[in-house]
Amino acid sequence: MGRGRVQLKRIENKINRQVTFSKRRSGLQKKAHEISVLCDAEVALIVFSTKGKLSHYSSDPCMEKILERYERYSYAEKQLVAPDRSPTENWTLEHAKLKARMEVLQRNLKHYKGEDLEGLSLKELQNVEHQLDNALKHIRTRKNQLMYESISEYQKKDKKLQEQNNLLAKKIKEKEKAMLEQAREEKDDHEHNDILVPSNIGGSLEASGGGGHKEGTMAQDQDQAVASPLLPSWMLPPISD
Amino acid sequence: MGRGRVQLKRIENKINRQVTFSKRRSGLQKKAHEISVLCDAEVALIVFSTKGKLSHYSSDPCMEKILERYERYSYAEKQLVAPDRSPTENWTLEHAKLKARMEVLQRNLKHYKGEDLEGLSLKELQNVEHQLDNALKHIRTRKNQLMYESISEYQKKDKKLQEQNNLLAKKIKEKEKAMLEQAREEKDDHEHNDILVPSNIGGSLEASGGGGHKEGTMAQDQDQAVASPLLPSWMLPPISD
DNA sequence: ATCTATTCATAAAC
DNA sequence: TGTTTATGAATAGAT
Repeated sequence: MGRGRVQLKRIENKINRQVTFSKRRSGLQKKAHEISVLCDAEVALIVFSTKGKLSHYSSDPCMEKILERYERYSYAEKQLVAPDRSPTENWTLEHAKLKARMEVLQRNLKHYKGEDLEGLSLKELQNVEHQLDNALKHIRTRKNQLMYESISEYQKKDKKLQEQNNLLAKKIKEKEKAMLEQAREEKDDHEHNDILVPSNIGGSLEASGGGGHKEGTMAQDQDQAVASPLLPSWMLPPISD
Repeated sequence: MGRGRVQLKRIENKINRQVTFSKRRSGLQKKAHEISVLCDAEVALIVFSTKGKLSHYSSDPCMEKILERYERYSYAEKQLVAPDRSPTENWTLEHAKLKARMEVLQRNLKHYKGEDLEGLSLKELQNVEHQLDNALKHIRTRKNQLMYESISEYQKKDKKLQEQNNLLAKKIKEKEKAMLEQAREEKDDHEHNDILVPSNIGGSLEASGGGGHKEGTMAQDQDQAVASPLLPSWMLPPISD
């Protein structure tokens, strides 16, 4: 399907192989699902990619159920002649299954131990490696503790700045209060002074000049102050060059 | 495919269902085989017909091998799920599986710690080593990314708080100035009453307004200019993988 | 099982 | 990974 006939042969181009795998895998799962619904069948599909990534489909909510059913069948097929019809037969069967299972698991265990690896394919080795990766994640957590500490420093800094803000806000309120009081006093003082002088005429000159300069300076100072503790020391670039 | 669209619904006609099952089953197996060859994947397909007849396909000569691999994976994914599933019958089996897998996990853990590597061949050790390195690199990168994001957020927050501080400080200054002016005005007014209107009243207003505005704009520009390169380029996380 | 008319899946290209 | 398109495949229904 698609443009041109397809050779039944491993796709050498890695990208193409990956893309094809992805598409076909979903197609396969779709068809597996379809047959399970249309024909009322029980289907289990397990696919490992080249890289060892697992994907699976199961017509049943529990894949294990189907696998166990399969185990029973395949075991029954192999033991076609098992005419021992005793009360213990069930138990014996179960026991045999158990034993076989244990053997398989033990073999796997050996593989994980690094023994008997001669029979393992590259893919299986990769599988083991993959599990190791998982375990590694936890250890890395410790390594990153330093970074967390840094973050916590930032949190502290935030708190401080927050408090500073609060303080400044408080000061403003006080100033306002003071101003109001002063104004009222002055007013009281000159109650009979019939004119109200707009409060900003005289002051505007000084305010614009001096204020402007001061603001500029402050902004600069603060910027500098901020720049230095931006990063914890361990994050600073090497001096070099 | 075929004449007419197919509803994804159980085929009620028994004959048709059987025929379709047969056709689709072979199609499914064909596709399973194709993906295993084309994409170098490992595939296991198990199908039970309505009547319970088993058919299976496996890309590997040994289906059990794939199933075991699957068990390992699904176990690793589920990480110690509740063990008691079926009654006494399967209990022993489950117990054994659980035990074996526990051992597997412990073994993996040891490998991850660098212990129990004696049984591995040089090739296998190199393999494991390579995977460890790779995993570490990738994960560190990812985690670093998160941390960088967090840090950069804190920096932004810092910036905002700083700006707020600046603003508040500015306001305080203005209040002070205004208070001074008001005080002086009132005093002047009082002293010489209607005399001496400074010649620049009209202009000073405009000047103060314009100047004030300009300063505000500048401060903003500066803040923005600073804010954008929150992180120096060398700190940016790698574009990942 | 075989034969078509159709619908589907999908390789290639973006 | 998602979308589009051109084409080969799969297959439903009939024989």
